[in-house]
Amino acid sequence: MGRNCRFTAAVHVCAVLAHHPGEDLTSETVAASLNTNPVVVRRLLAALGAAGLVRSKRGSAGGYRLARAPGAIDLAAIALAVDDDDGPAFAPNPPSPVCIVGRFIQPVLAEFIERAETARRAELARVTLADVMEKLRAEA
Amino acid sequence: MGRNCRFTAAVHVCAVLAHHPGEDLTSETVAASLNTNPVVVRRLLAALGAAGLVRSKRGSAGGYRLARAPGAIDLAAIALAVDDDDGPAFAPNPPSPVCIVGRFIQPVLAEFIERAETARRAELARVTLADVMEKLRAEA
DNA sequence: CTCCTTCGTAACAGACTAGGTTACCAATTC
DNA sequence: GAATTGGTAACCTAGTCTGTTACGAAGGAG
Repeated sequence: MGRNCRFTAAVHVCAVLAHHPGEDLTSETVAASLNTNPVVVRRLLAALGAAGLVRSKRGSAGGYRLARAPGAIDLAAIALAVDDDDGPAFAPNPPSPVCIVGRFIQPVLAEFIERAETARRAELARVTLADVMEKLRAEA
Repeated sequence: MGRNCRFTAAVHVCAVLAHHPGEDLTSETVAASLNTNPVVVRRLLAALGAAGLVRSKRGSAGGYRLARAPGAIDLAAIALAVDDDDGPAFAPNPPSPVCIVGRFIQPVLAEFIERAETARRAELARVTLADVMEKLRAEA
């Protein structure tokens, strides 16, 4: 499965919550829209909660709701909450330090990759959950 | 392993070839710098060759060399050659079409994600293999 | 106060991915 | 023709992720 898998699922979860403002939705309700298991949704919501994007309430009549207005939640925040960003990934084996290439390729590449990832995040930050909801309603 | 793994390895391979201009390097030589198996390197080089970035020669005294000057190879081309880009990845299970969110979230998100990936690729396209080699030599 | 609902999380099974390895054929040079 | 090297298939292994079950913690309903 691709790397955006958790991210797209997390946005889906947030969109479901945004579609029912002021209500507490159970993980089972959200899981029905995702067509998956409630525990999978709870795992996503735990990450979103740790990032301060959603609030949860336990017990009877409990559930999840957005912690902020949809216009104050951008896609970069969701991606940051869900995709544990460990920086650029290199091969499991460290390169041979004998050659100049092997010795310095990783930090050099890491800088260029980080620059590209920053550009990607900036583009995601331009889109809020409210924008997503607007596009969703335009499609329907 | 992260998604950039094949990409970083491919850039490493190209950098090794660029460090020995006019020579044909065997997969075993390149693999020594990567500290991995020759077959893994050959798989990477096969993808790079299909994209027209490297040329191979079989038989005795055969090997690989860059097909263009390092200044004419940018990181976006390497990423495109190696990372089979299947577009945004969604959850294995299709969302429930009962709700508006589940029915239209995927195409809406795909557009926003594609915009972000385009920004990332554009940043990678600004860096050529010659830039990488220059930075490498500056570090040494 | 007790029970029921729901979140929070650990633990485990299954599918899938990717790297590593071996093996063998094709092509090229000497 | 023999040796070398790329090209590629087949398989093994390790790691990751989803899905599932299970159980404890928290909070409301009666």
